[in-house]
Amino acid sequence: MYMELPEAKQKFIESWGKLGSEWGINRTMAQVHALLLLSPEALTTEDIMLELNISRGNANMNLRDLMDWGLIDKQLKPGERKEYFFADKDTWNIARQVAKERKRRELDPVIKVLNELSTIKGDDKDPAYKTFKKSVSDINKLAGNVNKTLEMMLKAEEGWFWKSIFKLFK
Amino acid sequence: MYMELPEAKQKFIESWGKLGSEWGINRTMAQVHALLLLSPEALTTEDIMLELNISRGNANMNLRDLMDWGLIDKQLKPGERKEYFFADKDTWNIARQVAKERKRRELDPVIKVLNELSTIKGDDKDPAYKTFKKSVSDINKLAGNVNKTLEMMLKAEEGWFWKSIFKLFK
DNA sequence: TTAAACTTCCAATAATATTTGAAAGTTTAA
DNA sequence: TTAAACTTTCAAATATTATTGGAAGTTTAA
Repeated sequence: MYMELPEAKQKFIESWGKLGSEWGINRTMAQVHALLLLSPEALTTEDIMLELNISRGNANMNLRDLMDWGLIDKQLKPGERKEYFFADKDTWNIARQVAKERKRRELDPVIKVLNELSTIKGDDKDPAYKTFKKSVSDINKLAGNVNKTLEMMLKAEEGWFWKSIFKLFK
Repeated sequence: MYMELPEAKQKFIESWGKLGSEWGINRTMAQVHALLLLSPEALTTEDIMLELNISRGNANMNLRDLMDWGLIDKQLKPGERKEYFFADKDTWNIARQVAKERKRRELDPVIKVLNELSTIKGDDKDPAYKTFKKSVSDINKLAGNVNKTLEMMLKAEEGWFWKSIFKLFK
């Protein structure tokens, strides 16, 4: 299969956007990220609007979100007012940042609820209660383990064990 | 904080649904799953419609999807026509099934595209080409590693190394 | 200061995803 | 067979989420 660079770029941006949306991340946000990942130099809001055919408001909003996620940064060029945006291109950092944000926004609140639900009292002879308790406690345990692992991964390069595991991925 | 079982159930179902939707899984599907996780006996479509206040069509569709995902099964009681649904309550199986489905539906197609994009030829002096190539190849590498790990996890209990890692999570 | 050059906000609009409900389809006991 | 008891389908309605574009807000060079 033969493909030119612009077509290939297009395809990458499209795929990244699709993957993002399947994982609960705004499609356009993922596309802006993809565009910046492929760009050798930092781009202005204008550039991004043009390349992706989106409005100024939309571009701005998604750039802001990407900065909140820690996936891109802005650069100021001396003598210019415009802001130039560029992406961190280290895949391991990208994975870490995404894991960090999602943990904070999604896993942490769920763990809080699960802990609350673990305290419910009831009649141990009631099957509904027994099943409830068992399911909540099992899921709580799994969530707790996932959480611990993520924390270790985020605290990063500490400890020979996880360090050596994670190195395999980079 | 004091809570009765029915309220706690409600809260669990709500949280599970929210988590699902944040991860690109239909909210109602996650809620049906939650309901079945908490239920000691298998439930009929009717039960589920009533408990979650959803239509017959919706209940049916999500039950079918959950079966496709391998998260629930149906049971036929002798002498009855109705179908009774119940969830696999082993958290490790749940995690495995979800990982399996998402890998198949999302990761595999992305890897295919990335491999295609890796073959693009261009001028090594062109910065746009160099950045494209580097980003695609880095992401390809990460995706490949994630893929390998998932495959190992799905092939399951083989090999002392991963077996011992995974046991920590169960 | 001021005004040009930008960025951000936000209400209206558009696009997407989910849900409903009734009709069509299927299965089985008699 | 038939008809009652179910399940499945799908077009229309609803709900949710994303996008636009213009107005308001900021910043900075002069």
